[in-house]
Amino acid sequence: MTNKKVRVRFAPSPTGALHIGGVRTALYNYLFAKQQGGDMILRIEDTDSQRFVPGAEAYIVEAFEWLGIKFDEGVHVGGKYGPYRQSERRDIYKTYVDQLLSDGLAYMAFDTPAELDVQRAAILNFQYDASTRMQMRNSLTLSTEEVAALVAAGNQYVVRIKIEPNEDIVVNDLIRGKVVFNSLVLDDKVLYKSADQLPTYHLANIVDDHLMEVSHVIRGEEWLPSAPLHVLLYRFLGWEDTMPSFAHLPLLLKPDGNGKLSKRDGDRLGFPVFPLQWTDPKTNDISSGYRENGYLPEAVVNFLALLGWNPGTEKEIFSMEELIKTFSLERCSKSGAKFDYEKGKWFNHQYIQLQSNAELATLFLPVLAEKGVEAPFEMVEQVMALTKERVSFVKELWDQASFFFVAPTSYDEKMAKKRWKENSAALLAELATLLEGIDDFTAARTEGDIKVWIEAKEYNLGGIMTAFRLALVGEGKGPYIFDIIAVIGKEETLARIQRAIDVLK
RNA sequence: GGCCCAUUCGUCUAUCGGUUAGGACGUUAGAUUUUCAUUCUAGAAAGAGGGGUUCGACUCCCCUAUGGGCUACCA
Repeated sequence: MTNKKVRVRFAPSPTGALHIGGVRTALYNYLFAKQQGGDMILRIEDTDSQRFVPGAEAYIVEAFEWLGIKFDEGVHVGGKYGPYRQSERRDIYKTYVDQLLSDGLAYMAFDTPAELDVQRAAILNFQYDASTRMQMRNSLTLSTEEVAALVAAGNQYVVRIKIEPNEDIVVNDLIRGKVVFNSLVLDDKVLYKSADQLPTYHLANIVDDHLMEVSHVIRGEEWLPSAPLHVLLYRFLGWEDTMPSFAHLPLLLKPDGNGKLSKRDGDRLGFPVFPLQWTDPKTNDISSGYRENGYLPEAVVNFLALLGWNPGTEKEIFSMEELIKTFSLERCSKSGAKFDYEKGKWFNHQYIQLQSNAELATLFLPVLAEKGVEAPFEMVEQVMALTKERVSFVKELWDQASFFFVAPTSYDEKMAKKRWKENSAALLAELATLLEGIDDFTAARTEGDIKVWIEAKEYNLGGIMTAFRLALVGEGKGPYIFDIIAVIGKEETLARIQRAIDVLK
């Protein structure tokens, strides 16, 4: 290990919305980099022109902004190692493809996809490698003249890495330790396609990581099988001494059944798998997002951080700063984690409680506006103080708080049957008279006066309060009554009592 | 099929040879409350199986099973 600066990258392919598993990978990269005082790079891997989806890149940038994951370099912020979009680095890759070719470490192959299909159908477990390459149409089997003629005639070709069999290739993984692969099981992977003059992921990835001086490659476990190929590529290019360290993260699995969490699971199981809502530009299908579902970005970050990593203590609530301080690759788990949406809800509940009343009121204002309610900000703040501990999401606040803003127009039948007695109307009328005489309408004052009154008359506290609640709320729920009337005020309180008496008799 | 990775309560996990195997989510029961919710307390709940190594294995090794990933001119 050298003492070179820590530089990590998150390198998504712009093929659609950013998957929540990708978000976690990016988060771990970020936490690691920031802890080490290093840089975080956003590189767009758009080497597959077929799968490019417009808008995906902008979505990725917006998602990280929302989550509070900041990049030091990248497609959206620039930097000294650009361009950060692989489609803009064609010439760079070509240089190294040519180098591998002239060093005899790669070769040109002219087999068409159709011809390869024929081989795959004919030979069980066909693999383009040392055992089969001499039967194929490539620069190893064709003469120099034939190759030149084919190229001159406009035939498309690919460049394949030439892997020698029977060599053990060691991948040192920071999470898993030494993993050994025999080169026999590796195939001569395509590195470059003449058709679009772009490299495949493997070559582009190694060239970019090297040129961008990436020190640590932290990525999903699905890349572990191709890690030996990458090690070989570093070696073939002469860069093995500065090869980055690898860390392969466990995958996020479906909450039910089997397999890794996929884009489709979200709406099938009723929770988002994307940070932000995403509309597919081709089909117009909408996939829900954490942001639109009412999640606080801090909660999503905290939740994701603990899915595959733990601090070794019993602390569960972590700010981004605390995560940066505490995170370590050594404490990442090795096995996949089933995605537990219920726990995610709990995290959001915790973060709602951590918000100030003013912050929550600001978040709640749009919901109020949607319902056509206008209310003074201070009042909304007071309502937040009384209701926030009851909810996990901002939008649930409406269920808990609507009666503060809108008087009940009907009364819950069950509740009325149970709580509205023969004498309720008379008692509430008496209560109204009492309240009318109180000028200082604070909870402390009204509570004191009402309790004195009830005691003096030897009334039943519960009976009166539940009927009172029915009049105020319309059903049997909500915070302390005296807090409610302090917020809605004397006039409104009296109006609601009168209305209940009129309607329920 | 081949290669690789993994395996502790339903779920996320702690344990780095000696513990009553701990915590959290969820769940169950109680308590508190004028209601509902919150909150609080308590409970149920786990080392895949089989061999070793060792005075002693959840922990180390092997085998089996199971789960997962990869096996494209996708990343």
